[in-house]
Amino acid sequence: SEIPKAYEPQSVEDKWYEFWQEQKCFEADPESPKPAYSIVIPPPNVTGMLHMGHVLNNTIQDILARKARMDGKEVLWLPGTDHAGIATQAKVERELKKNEKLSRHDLGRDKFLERVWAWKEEHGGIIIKQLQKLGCSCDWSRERFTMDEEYTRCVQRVFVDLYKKGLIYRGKRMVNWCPVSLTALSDEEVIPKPQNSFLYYFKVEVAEEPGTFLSIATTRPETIPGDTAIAVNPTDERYKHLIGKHAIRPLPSENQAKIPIVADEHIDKEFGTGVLKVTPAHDKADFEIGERHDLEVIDVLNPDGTVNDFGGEALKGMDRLKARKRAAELLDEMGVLEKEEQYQNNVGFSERAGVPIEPRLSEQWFLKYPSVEASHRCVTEGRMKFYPDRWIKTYDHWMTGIQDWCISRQLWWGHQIPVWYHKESGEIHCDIEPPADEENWERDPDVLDTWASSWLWPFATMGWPEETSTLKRFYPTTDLVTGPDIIFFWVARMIMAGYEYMGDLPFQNVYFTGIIRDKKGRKMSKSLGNSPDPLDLIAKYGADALRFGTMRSAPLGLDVLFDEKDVELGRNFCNKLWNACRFRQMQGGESEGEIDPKLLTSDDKWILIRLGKAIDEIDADFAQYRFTGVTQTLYRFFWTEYCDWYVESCKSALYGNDEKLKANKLAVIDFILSNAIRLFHPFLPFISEELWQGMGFNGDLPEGQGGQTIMFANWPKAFDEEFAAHYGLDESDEQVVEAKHELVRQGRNLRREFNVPSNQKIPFIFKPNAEFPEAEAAVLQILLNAESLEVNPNFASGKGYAHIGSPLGELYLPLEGLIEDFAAERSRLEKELQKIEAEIAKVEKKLANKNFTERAPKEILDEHVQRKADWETKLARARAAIEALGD
RNA sequence: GCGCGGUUAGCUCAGUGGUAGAGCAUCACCUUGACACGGUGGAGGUCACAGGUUCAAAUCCUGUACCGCGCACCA
Repeated sequence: SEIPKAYEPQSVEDKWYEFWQEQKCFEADPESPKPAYSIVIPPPNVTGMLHMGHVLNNTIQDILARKARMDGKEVLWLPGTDHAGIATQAKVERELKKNEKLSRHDLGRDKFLERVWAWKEEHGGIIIKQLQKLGCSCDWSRERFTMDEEYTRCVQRVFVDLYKKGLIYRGKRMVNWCPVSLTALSDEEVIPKPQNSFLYYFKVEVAEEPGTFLSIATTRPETIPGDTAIAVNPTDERYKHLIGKHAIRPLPSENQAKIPIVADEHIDKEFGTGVLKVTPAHDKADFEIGERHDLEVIDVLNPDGTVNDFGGEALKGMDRLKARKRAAELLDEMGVLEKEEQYQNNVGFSERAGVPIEPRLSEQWFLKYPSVEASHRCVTEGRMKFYPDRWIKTYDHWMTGIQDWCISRQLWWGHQIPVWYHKESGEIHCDIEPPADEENWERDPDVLDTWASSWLWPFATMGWPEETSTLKRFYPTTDLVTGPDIIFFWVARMIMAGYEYMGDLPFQNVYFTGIIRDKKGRKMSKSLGNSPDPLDLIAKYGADALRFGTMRSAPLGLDVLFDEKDVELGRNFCNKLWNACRFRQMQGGESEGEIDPKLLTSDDKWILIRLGKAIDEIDADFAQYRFTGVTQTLYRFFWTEYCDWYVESCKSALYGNDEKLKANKLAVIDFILSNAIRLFHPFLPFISEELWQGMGFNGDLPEGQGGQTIMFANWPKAFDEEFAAHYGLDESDEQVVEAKHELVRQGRNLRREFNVPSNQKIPFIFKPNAEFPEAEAAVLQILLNAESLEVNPNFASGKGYAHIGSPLGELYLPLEGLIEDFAAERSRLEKELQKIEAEIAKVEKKLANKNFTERAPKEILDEHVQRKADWETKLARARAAIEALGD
């Protein structure tokens, strides 16, 4: 045979991907009469590399897209990349520093942006190529980038619109400041982490009462120079009398100002000493206290986190962490440091730079979210579906307490804010176009948060604001597949933008994937080195294997513990599929076409029924996005039911002389394979196409299904009554074959128990309960690997036979020459006897329960009665077997 | 403090009221005319714990423990 024994994905995958692209199989036609199905890709960072999270996410999308095509939908899977402001800028800055020892300021804004664009040109295509390797069937002719010219205009248009609606405003407020990236961040970009730090207790003297001291606990002594008040709870009896008086601030030592002691409800009497130092410039809560009491704001830090002049001579220029230690030392030297204790608190870290953020007062642009009500309700009221639905609660919670969004970033890479300030009057010009006398104006240097562009993704990629045919046809999109970690960053904001600008929700269903972890449950990260490179895995096992293995271990809504073993399983499965088809090819003969219902054996009927049930299960699981369920069904149906049972049962006919029967078997096999391969296609696009073409299924099939590529082949139909009637299928066929399987299993078990090697052919005798066709006997013989199978309805067992029973009849194994140790055999059978007796006792107990027999449904009752009868039959046989053993 | 998950075979996980399942790992036998990336058979679970509902609970209810996550607080 020229077909290789093992499937070699490397020689197959690229070939078909090119074929699909040449045939324009991925391109969506808005003019098509088919019903529409659409997904927009969560755009990966333009300079990113494919990781396991992408594999999971995009495999799911590809499965949905391919399934929809086979369901006869016109599919648009719209791809693209995100400019990823901070991440990309930081990457280029790092390279610049490493290679040329330059900062972005050395280059200047324009030159630096040129460098970023060059970087984007060089690296931007990598992740796209990687997605193609994975088999993603995106419409690449529509690929978008969040900083394309048209996209940029959309972003600006939205900014201007929201500004004019009064929803975007500029203000000096407390923001999260990243002292490394030197930009403001949104609340969502701040990750709280528990930190081991110190709680410093120091005392301040009350100005009006020399000798009276207040003890204060703080984790940040370096901000003492920025303290402009001391606050206590108004109901705190310990300090009530001091309210309205003043305290002497110890730092900076050259400026020990008198600061007021104020009363504020915010202070927790139980915490520390119940006295709070108020630093309005460096803490959000303190800032609010400051507003309530009209306090001065003294910022003691530079943007990069070092102490400025206000911090005093002793601390000036130091980094905030160094200054913290030094400030404590200064307090100690002054004799006012009472104690320091170990303390664990949560500190907000910059998601990107990984350093503690600094709450900082600064002038920023803010957005009051639009269309909040509609966006909130469409999810809680179920118009938009979440899978799994528990994320509704998280969404609901966030939408309820929603805060204005700080959208300006002090970066260069991004959408520069379309606002100009008049150099003389300070007047504001907010428009897509710069003002006519541009030289008299200065443009706002800030850019927008990346998410303030990607929240427009579902419609800005489809040509909005023009009413394009694409937009009309494919918006709202059908499904969104993403991680729950960006439910606020992206999903919620897209919903709001969708309602505000399209008047409708942007997608109908949201599927939230789990997070991919390593097999020890740790998050995958570069620093841990536990993140396998998907491209390596594809090279080693094939993309189909990676897809199948990943999907098989990715349950809906739970994290995925990734193990390379899963990919190995995927590869093994592809190989099984390959060899099953190879076996068919080796039988020769073109597809024999029509199945003749009259020639169907019980096994044929059984596998047809099992196929129908598998399709039913798969359809039901797809409807609920239960992909693991689908993979399990596919695995079970194909490997266990088709390969292990059906194909084996066929061998007697295929190696026999009845040409008609043989041809009919091949017709059944072809039918099953053509259906199975189609069922596999969404998961295993490459091998399924290879086999579809290789087996000749792309021509006209008897059931009238086919096509140039499997991509547009009809999705298999679950069997209906008409089908069952045509082939004469009914439940009893299934039961008979399952009884046969049970008989075979027990027969094989007998072999094993008498230590008959697997390859040794031995004779069996079968005593059927009813008429037993010769063809059935041949199947039984081959499944048992028997030398011969004597069918004898009148067989009278004497001594020297082991036997087992089944509803079909009894199977005897002559023991002559097989048994070495009769005593051991007897004791084995006696043990078996005890087991059976225990089972009978169990069933009897149940049947003796009056409540049970009166109240259980009839079917359940019958089942138990039947079970008892079965066990009793077994008992009788086991006893007879012991008899038969003789002495 | 509030909320959401999870706890089933050595491991990873299916299983939403009716005889506990799969894959991997393991043990035994087998390179038998698709496949050793394979075949056959076996061993291995008081379904975290305690109550409750029910004729019947891994499954429904209440509570507890442990693990993970999110939000709030965080001087």
